[in-house]
Amino acid sequence: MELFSSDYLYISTAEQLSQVKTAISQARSRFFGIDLETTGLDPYENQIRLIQVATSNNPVFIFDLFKFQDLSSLQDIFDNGATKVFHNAKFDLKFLKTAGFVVNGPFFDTMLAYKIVTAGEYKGANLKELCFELLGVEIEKEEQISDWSVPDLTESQLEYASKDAAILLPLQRVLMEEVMNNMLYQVAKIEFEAIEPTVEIELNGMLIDSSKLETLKTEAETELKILQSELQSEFQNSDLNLNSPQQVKKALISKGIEVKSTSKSALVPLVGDFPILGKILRYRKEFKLNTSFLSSLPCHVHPKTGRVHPTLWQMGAVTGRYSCSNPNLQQIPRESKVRECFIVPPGKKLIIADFSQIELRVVAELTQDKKMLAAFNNGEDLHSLTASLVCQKPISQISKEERTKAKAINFGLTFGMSVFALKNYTLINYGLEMSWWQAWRFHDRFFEAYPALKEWHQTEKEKMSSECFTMSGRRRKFPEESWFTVRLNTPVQGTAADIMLISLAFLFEKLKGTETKIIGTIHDEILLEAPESQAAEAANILEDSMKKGGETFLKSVPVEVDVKIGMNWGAK
DNA sequence: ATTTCGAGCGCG
DNA sequence: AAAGCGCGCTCGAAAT
Repeated sequence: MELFSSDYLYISTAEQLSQVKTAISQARSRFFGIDLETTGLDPYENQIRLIQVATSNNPVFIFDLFKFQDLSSLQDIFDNGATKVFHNAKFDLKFLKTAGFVVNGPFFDTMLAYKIVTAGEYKGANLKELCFELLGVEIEKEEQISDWSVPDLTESQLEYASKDAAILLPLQRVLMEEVMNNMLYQVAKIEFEAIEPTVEIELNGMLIDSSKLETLKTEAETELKILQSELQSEFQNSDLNLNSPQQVKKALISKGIEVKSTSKSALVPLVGDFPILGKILRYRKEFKLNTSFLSSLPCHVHPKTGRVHPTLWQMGAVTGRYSCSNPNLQQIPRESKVRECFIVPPGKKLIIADFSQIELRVVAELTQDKKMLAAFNNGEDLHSLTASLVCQKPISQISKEERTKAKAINFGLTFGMSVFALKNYTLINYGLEMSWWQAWRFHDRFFEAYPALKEWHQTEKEKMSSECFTMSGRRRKFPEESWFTVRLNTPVQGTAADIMLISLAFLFEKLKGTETKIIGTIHDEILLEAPESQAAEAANILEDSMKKGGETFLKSVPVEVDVKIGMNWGAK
């Protein structure tokens, strides 16, 4: 196995720096491989020790930031038109931005590129594995966790640092070739241009109202204690652990309530006969609320910024969506009492915008179903329309409940949900019972009402291929040719993800130079924090960016965005 | 004692 | 009888 090596030049004096600046400005390299070594993982707590820059036909330049008083003298490194190649650019850009550097794109991220090329194949994307798989080269990572704050770095540390930057150039070449050969250029561009907004969102974070959270937590705990003791006495078992599905199942059976599982979908249909099940469900809801959200959110408040800084993972989901963690803002309960805990500082406003029914619009665009297109173009409410079509009565006579059931149908049946699943889905998500005959009838009438959807399902069912694409050309591979529902869902969810990323890039550009910050994105929603005086203008920019993002792919249906300005995330 | 796994459930 | 897609977090139980 070939061991990768590289020459490097260690720069620690002003004199060396000025010489190297000339070399960099004359580098003519279209690509700069850039890597950092830092004293830790937190840009608000830790420092950059080294900046390594690899160009073609030069040794790797290693800048030791601990040896320079004034870091601004290093800014020139980034002031050029070269494509900046990083592995996980988000990490490095967060540090560079916090340290005051302005890094101009375009960017190429080898980690994201690898994920684009391999989406659906469930492969790790760390640098060592990429080098091995794509270049047949072994790199050592032992020094990665070494102490980067020592006064004088070892030869081995510098050697390691230089290799990590140097390897980015051949890696970029191979990955770019893969991207081009598979027509993944557009999606790569979308992902790379979303890096900066992602960096900004993570650095900005959100402000939370800790005292309000504390109040809610106390309330929840009181409620929880009451429910627990009531349940334990009803089961005549003071040791019963209500969080153990195993124990709960046993306890229920001993009371003559035969259940296969203790999941919500198994319990809800029986609540009418056994009120105790309702109590169990209420206990679980309160417990989840308390442990997953009320108790854990304050733990994520950063000591330096006083805000929570969730981690966003581009392509965290195989469809192209972000995933989010620490904390996962994508799963904060919708109840306004919880969302009201996400606030803005005095003098600021929170702007909330979400795409209206974006996935259904993508479905309409994909299938070109005449009725769907007409409904969207006439500004009709699609859920009411579906209700009217499946219930066979005029929209004006549709009840609230019928509309809600139609909503479930619109989401479920477009993605290949079975009749059984539809019935269950409606129950779990909307608390509405649907009889078998009703579910069947809705299913049949739905596809009669939207013939192009029926055709779409037919085509996808017969298709024999183990990959599918979004409108940006984003590819997802899957192991079975017969993954019908994945084939339906991925282009829809994935195209909506494409649209979100494009919108964020537009938005990021338009907000440059303003005091408005992007502070969150949740699938089809974007959150901004703006000075009060600029809120209205920022809301316009946000709406425009999202519409423009949507219009990249939606040509036959209008893109609609709901925008609200308020003081917290619970604002209606 | 520590890691892994599945159940359950929050969100879009 | 039949169980839409995409995630992350928390717990208890099983596995190591």
